[in-house]
Amino acid sequence: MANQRRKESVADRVYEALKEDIFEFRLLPGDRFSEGDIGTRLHVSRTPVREALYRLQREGHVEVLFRSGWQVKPFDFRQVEEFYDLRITLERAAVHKICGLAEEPEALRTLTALWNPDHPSERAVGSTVRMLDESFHCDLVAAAGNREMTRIHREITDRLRIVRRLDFSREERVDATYVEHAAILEALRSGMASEAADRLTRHIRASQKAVREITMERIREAAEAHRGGQ
Amino acid sequence: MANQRRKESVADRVYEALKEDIFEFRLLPGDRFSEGDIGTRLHVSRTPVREALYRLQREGHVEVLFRSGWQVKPFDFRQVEEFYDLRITLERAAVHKICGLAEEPEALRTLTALWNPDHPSERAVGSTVRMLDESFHCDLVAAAGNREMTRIHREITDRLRIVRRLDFSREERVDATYVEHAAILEALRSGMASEAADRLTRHIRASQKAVREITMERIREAAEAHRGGQ
DNA sequence: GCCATTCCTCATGTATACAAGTTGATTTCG
DNA sequence: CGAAATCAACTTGTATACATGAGGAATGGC
Repeated sequence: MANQRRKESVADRVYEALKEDIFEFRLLPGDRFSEGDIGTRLHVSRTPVREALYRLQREGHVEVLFRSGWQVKPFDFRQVEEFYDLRITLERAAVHKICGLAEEPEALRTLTALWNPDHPSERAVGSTVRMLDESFHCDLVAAAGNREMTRIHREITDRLRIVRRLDFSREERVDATYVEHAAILEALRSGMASEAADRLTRHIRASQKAVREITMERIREAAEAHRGGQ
Repeated sequence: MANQRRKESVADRVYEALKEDIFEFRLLPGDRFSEGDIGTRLHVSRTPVREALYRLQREGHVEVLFRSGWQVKPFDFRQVEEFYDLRITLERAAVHKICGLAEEPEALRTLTALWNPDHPSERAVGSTVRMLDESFHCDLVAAAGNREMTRIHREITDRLRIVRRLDFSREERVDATYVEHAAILEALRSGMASEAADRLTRHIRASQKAVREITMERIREAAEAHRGGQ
């Protein structure tokens, strides 16, 4: 077989590095850079850099200016709203699909154990909860069994990660996340599709509302704080 | 401004050519080829060919075998089913969104005029109706106003184009398409969201069912017929 | 002093050269 | 004759060289 696991290519390495630069605020929205810069910094030629950049472009993280360099895609608040709406659409569909399944997916039991609000041992700081929350929603969609839906949802999750990290900066959202996830799972496992879908919608809308109040200024502040914290 | 309309690049040309090769059955699912072949045939170097191929790869049309050439992605019937389910999810969401809008989108009136079953002057052969049907569904989603949802739906439409061309091979599906589109629009413009959504679902499911009955053998037949017809 | 023009630098787009791995036919040994 | 080892042709992955356009600094005209 040809397509077994080949070792990670240089282009993959560059892709991961650039993605992390963006997510860790080392590259801010609007920042401009050239292929040569990246290549020099990572000690690779332009070829794999270009490949990585085109991948990031298709995923919406960067854009190329004809013969004038690249830039991290500036924030588009309308687009963020649209991603949230799309998330709601997909996750509601997943909930209804799951309730229509012949038997309860294994994943639901796993999630229920994890998101028990009476079991606070796992309750951690914001950054951890953010990742767990991401997994919760992705696992939920995955449990519906449609791989393409799961893939699209994953893409959207990637795009929203930057703004969502600002959502879990307050403790009350962390607490609320546990309560809301538990309630969603309870309704879901009881077969109450509409109830679960509505709870899920409200849960996501709360996050959307928090993000909506974020301004560009707050993003820059967060980046500065993050940089200082290192 | 840098990003105004630049002339079509070589990579774009290669991308379009390859996409057409796939859609016109000049390249069949499972066919293998190399970057060098394409470059020689189109009189360009490997660089833009690679760029085009990576684009097609991300869109799911081809896949690369490590140091062993490329191949047109073989048909995955489960994936086709999943795309249809996703289409239904997105278009149902669009219908509900449209009914919740403050005022009726301009596009609805245009569509109603086009899909009047009593106005058969525009009723053309299968290939034309297929394109018109594609536009109908894309325009419907676009009318909901969520650009990201529209983009995703467009991607799915691209992926399903190959199998859908076999759906309109029979006259009865052409007739049904006019009747069903008209009915969907009527319900939609009356604000009956659930009614419109259900009609739309049944309409898409009919297409899905037709495609489900297609076997690989039928696809090869169609390709052969198409080649002979040229 | 100010504005238009020129030109030089640097950006991406494309072609080509080289490195490393896969494949399959050929050869060689039992 | 059969099976394992070998090797040659071909593939993608990466680096580099060249072509072309964008943008700003320097310059010259007024």
